Amino acid sequence: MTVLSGPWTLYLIWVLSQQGATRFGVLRQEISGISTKMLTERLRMLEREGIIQRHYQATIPPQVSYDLTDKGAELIAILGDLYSLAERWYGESSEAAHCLN
Amino acid sequence: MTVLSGPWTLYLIWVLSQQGATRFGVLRQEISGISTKMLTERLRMLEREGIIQRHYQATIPPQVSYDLTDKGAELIAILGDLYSLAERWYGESSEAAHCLN
DNA sequence: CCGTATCCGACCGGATACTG
DNA sequence: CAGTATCCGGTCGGATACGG
Repeated sequence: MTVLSGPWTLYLIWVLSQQGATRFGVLRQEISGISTKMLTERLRMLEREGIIQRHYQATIPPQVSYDLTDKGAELIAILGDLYSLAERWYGESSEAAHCLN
Repeated sequence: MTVLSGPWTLYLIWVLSQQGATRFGVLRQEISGISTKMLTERLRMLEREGIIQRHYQATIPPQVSYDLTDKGAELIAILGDLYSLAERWYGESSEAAHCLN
């Protein structure tokens, strides 16, 4: 729970679960409002926790993408349950896209 | 998710789920390290969200207790899943008692 | 393109004191 | 007993600039 509680963490996982492997720059755009500092911080943390994987391509310019590990995928089921509950509680209008803090 | 992300929130819910209705002072002792300010803040927030209920007895001295609503009880199943996952990931040694931030 | 390094202001949360 | 009010220091996170 400590892991998941950080800002943007759950939304970041959610985005990756929807799109699969995604590049750094795309994530920064997709998660509108996040700073590069925060994004890298969350990505490193989730990588340490074994929830996401980093893929590095030493091309020019370099390409880096991130996706969920198997461990990360296990979370999706639970997060899905939570989102379902949220929909029942707050109505269909509630979007999954929330910054957590 | 925003609701659950605040500090102590999940642990507070967890404690209430284990013990049922619990008085303010007991919670303060049980959740060792929490300040009265933080405790009341979380309690008020969870009450607003309809996750817990406040019971006030105008005795002298007054007695106030808190317990989960039906809505709150719905969360327990999901939290239980999450704790199970955490146990598989981090081993039996991991305790449920974590402060979230 | 994908970051790291540094600075800095805002806010959060603890400690303390006080009330019905 | 169960809080509220106030102050204040530490930390978190954004902005900015820079590097491989």
